[in-house]
Amino acid sequence: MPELPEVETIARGVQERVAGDRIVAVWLNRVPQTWKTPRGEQARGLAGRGILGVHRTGKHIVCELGRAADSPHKAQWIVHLGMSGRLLVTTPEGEVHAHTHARLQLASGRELRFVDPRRFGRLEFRRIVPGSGKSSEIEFKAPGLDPLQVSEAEFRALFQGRKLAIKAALLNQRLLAGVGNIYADESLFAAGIRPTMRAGRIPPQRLERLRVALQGVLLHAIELGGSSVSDYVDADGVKGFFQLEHCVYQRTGEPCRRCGKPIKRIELAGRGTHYCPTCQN
DNA sequence: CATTTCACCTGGTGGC
DNA sequence: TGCCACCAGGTGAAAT
Repeated sequence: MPELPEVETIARGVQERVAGDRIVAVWLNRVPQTWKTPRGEQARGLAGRGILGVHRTGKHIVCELGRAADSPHKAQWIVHLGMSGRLLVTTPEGEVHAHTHARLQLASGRELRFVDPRRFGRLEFRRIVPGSGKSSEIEFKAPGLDPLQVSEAEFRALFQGRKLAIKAALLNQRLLAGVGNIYADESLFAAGIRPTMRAGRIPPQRLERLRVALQGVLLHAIELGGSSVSDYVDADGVKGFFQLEHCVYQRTGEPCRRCGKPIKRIELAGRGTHYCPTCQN
């Protein structure tokens, strides 16, 4: 499940390999739900543009694109990986995986490919028109705050008065952009907070502990190239190693690394939720 | 409005 | 060994 650390790792890898390159040909698969911007518009918009840079916002990868021969405006290609999406930089001869939905042929001879078996990923194209009021022509930014940048006061304000479980709040992308199931569970363990606790009832001191824990977990995971559960790989097809550091996620029944008691699993907000009944209260 | 539930997908898993 | 029901979970729409 690509979350902030996995998306950050992929965005950095793609940035290193394709920044300064140019899109010379575009091939897009015919899977309608993939295209947040209509497929034809996307294909025409991408062709011929230079790639200025690649970065992450929330769980989205944004490719910044230069002007095209037939367009005076810069543009963006926005990739959301969903559950099983991959963004790969390959050679043209590289084996084309099943469920490859986009192939961008680059001037350097490489290809940028989007592969997504479960089809929860989405691709969007925007022309950036200065002064435009149209949301489709304004630079894309994930709606929530960046967990790595959020201040103590902002973090507290996010959860003020909220009745839902803290884990559900952490997963809400309109509050914090980039936290998914793995890092919600891991950061709540690191902060010693029960996932079911109502967000608005957590005292400021404990919320601050959660903010620091969340940032620590995310930064550590980025250092290790993300968590490879199921089939996650980075832009080169290389796995991450943070899954070896997981304390609770998918460790149901296994001994807590801190107290030795078995990790418990419940369902919360429609998702598998893992915690230590003694270390998290 | 705030919150909860559910559909969308396919590959991997586990039971028989 | 093979078959198949079931589950994982990010997101947005629908329901409450």
